[in-house]
Amino acid sequence: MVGPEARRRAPVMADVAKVAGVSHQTVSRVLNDHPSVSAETRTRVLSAIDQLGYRRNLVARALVTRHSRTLGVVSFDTTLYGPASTVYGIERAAREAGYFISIVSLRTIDRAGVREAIGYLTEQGVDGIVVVAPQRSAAQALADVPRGMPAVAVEGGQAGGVSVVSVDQVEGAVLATRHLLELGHETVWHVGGPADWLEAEGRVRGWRETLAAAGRAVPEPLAGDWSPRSGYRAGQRLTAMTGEVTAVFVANDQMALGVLRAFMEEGVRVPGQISIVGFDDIPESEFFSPPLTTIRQDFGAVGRRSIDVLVRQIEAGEPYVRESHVVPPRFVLRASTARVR
Amino acid sequence: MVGPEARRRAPVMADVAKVAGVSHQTVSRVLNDHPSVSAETRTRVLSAIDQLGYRRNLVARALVTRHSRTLGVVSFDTTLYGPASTVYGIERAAREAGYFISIVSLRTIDRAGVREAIGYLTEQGVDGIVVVAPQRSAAQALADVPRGMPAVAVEGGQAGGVSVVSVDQVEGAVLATRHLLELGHETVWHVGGPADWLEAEGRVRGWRETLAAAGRAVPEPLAGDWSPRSGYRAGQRLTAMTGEVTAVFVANDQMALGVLRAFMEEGVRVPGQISIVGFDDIPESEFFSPPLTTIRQDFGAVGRRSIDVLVRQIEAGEPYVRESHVVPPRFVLRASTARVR
DNA sequence: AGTAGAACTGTGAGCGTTAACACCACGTTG
DNA sequence: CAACGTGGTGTTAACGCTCACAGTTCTACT
Repeated sequence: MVGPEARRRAPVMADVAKVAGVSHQTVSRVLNDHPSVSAETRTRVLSAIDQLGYRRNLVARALVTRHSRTLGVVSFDTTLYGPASTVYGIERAAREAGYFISIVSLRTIDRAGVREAIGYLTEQGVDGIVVVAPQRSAAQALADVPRGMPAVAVEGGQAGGVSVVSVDQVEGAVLATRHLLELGHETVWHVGGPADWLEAEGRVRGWRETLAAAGRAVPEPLAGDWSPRSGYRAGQRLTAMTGEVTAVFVANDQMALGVLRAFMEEGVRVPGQISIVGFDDIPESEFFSPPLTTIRQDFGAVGRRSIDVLVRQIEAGEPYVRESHVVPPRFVLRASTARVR
Repeated sequence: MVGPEARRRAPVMADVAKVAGVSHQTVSRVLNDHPSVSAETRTRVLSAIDQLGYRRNLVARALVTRHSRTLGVVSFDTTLYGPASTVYGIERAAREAGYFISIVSLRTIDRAGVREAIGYLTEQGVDGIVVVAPQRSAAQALADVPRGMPAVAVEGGQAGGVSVVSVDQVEGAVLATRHLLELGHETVWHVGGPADWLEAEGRVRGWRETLAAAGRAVPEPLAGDWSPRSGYRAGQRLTAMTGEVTAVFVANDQMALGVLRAFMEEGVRVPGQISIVGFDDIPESEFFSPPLTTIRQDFGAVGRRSIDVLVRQIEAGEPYVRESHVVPPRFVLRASTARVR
């Protein structure tokens, strides 16, 4: 039917039009569900499309409509459970809203890197950008988003005048710390995340404020980098002060695992001698030894919410308002905490 | 300098050309590092670009060149450590090779879903597709990749006639099983992954063949679904047979964690009474109690290799050859295995 | 001196689609 | 019966870029 020579290029609208005996514009109308196409013409076009195996060219469409129906995502280390889950939530929500996702992952998240990523994405013609900006420097880079480009920051600060969606880190830390105090612990130690992460900062703040409000001593927090190994090292330092330490709030579950391991090696019983609360509720936490009491973050909800906000901005046109959404964390009681004797 | 009215739309090449006093074609040449542009013209154009804040429109460029420099990725549950790391590796390698990544994540991975995702990506004009196809059904869907569209399967089978990059699952299982036998265990039990996953299948095969080759009894494998919980349940069933069971090869680290937990609850000592080997080497494994002996998969290498293959296909043009790449797994000795007494 | 070639620059067409408008046939209305 | 709307369709012009080719100027060689 079609010569081997003509088969070369993928069919275009004009080819469909010829086969169906209509103009290319009518084909376009069928494809875009335009009302004024007769039923008979529509079926003729549809069968021509089918016969030719035609697929529309979204690049050409994007050029003329100035909308690519693609959203850009700038992220950092999508190997970690939190970012990975967030991006997953973003992708699902975006596709449900009829958008594609183009991802740029950064190795180091400095302002220049984020700016460059935003530049790439802009050239690529994305309709909006979501920046997963857990670090202070990344959040600042949001100021580099071109004027008129809808954008939303996830887990970021208030920087740049763009909308923000995040989990209430402070509240999570309050939940964790209060729980430990309610169990009768005199004070609570803290193993924190990297200083420049906003999440780490929020967790420190919630912990510190809760302690202060209860009139308790605020010990010097130990520094970690989210990795189990850094938690392990912090745990070793903590065991050196046994007796003194009876409760620890660890800024994420991976570090909590390291702490648990260090305690186990030193024969410190959890929760017998020391109670531990983590943060994130990764799938593994429930099966730690002992199962970890922790604070759950609903990353999926964060991803979905951010797409909600972004799509609303895109579809509203220019004069949008800045929104801030906070997803509440949830306390999850397991077996790593106990009443002090 | 520019009227408020004219500021509306982003500047295009013609605007830059006007400011620099050259033709749009010369601007294009500067942007594409074409050799024959005088140094003086180049700087004039560059400063005009700078002054206007011009960014090229890659959509228009893609329309005429027929290359979007975008690669499509079809994946499944990028929340899991393996897929997440693979996709991360893919993204990094792609960007290094000058390509963008457009991702479609599937919730359920059936042939129709993969086919639809490939369709989307094709319309979007990607230059090539990598399908992370760990399940049999996904691998089959590779047959639906349009003719002429470069594609590569990651962790998939030989289906569809496309190139494949994967970790040698069988070899990993052999390493694990052989290690346990060398420690003097009479036989090795197995907690496997979901039946339709090619990885699960490969691990079962390696385990079974090693046992058979050594002339040992091959126990009925227990079924899991990769989750810690399913490992936990398998662990409970295993404890019911203590005495009989002295060594277990678990198909991934998350399930191994569940097994460990079940054993701990029942007072089964690891590795005192039972030795355990996992698979994957997730970052947590080193800090399990006890630290888990496991098989490391280099997901990053798999991602990079797949982009290598894909980019080579794209840039070679039509008549490419099907390639198969196998990334070797690595045995990681920790403390969950011991010589049988 | 004349011509070839190199270096640089401009012109026009075209990529595949949608937007805007024009057109036609038909029925409905005053 | 003229005027008008309306459903259905075609024509033409963008969208912003690169490609192919056609100049133009200048240097170098015969």
